[in-house]
Amino acid sequence: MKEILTPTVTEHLKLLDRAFENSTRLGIMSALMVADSVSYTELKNLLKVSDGNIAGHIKILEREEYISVIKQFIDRKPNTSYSVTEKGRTAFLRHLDALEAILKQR
Amino acid sequence: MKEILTPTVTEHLKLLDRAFENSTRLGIMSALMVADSVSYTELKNLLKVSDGNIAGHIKILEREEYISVIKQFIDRKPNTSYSVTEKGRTAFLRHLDALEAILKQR
DNA sequence: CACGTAACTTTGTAATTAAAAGTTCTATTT
DNA sequence: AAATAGAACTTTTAATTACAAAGTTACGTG
Repeated sequence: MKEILTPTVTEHLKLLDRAFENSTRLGIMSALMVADSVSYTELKNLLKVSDGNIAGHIKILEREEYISVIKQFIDRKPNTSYSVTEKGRTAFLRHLDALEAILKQR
Repeated sequence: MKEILTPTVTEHLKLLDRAFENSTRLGIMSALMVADSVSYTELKNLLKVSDGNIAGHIKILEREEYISVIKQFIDRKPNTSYSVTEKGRTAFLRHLDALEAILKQR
């Protein structure tokens, strides 16, 4: 059965996913939502963060199974690229829905 | 002069305000944006967090001058209420604008 | 004056965030 | 062959943040 009551802001707040509350991770997800895959280096340059930093955020998203990795050699150089998983896409959309509901009251 | 170029997602990410990246603080601001003032106890119950926790988040928003305090007695009992300041309202709207721009690409 | 309630503060601890430096692997250059 | 370089990490170190639990202060009530 469908929902009848509009959940309150409070309820939407509980639907927020902490994995997406960090702006770097938000950036990673945003990039992966609009591109089939994005490389490690592209992400790092795009978001202007250190190696240690982006690697940490990537690891968190990987641990949640929100993104997947593809390791290959391109032009004889190592290339690590990331894609959003179905689980990640769903979770991210849910997060954005909650955010949207919260900010709609503006 | 008006902006011509739509800022990219990356640029919007930089416009996010860390003060609003925590969901409890997001909840406090959301509540204060739609009500003239909300009491300490209301906020605590609404967001279901401990005294120490909400007091800490309130302090952060106060330090940023995003919210202001009104202390009074109501029915002979102490009552502390909070309101959003102009600075807070502006900052919050800017944050939401940035968020909206980021999630528009969905 | 003991007790309750609002509103904090303090304490202690764990988690998060991030920069910097070090590591590994492979490829290229000398 | 040795040195150099780039990609992609990991480790180290440090600072900040988050949060629960317990303690504190001020005022009011019975």
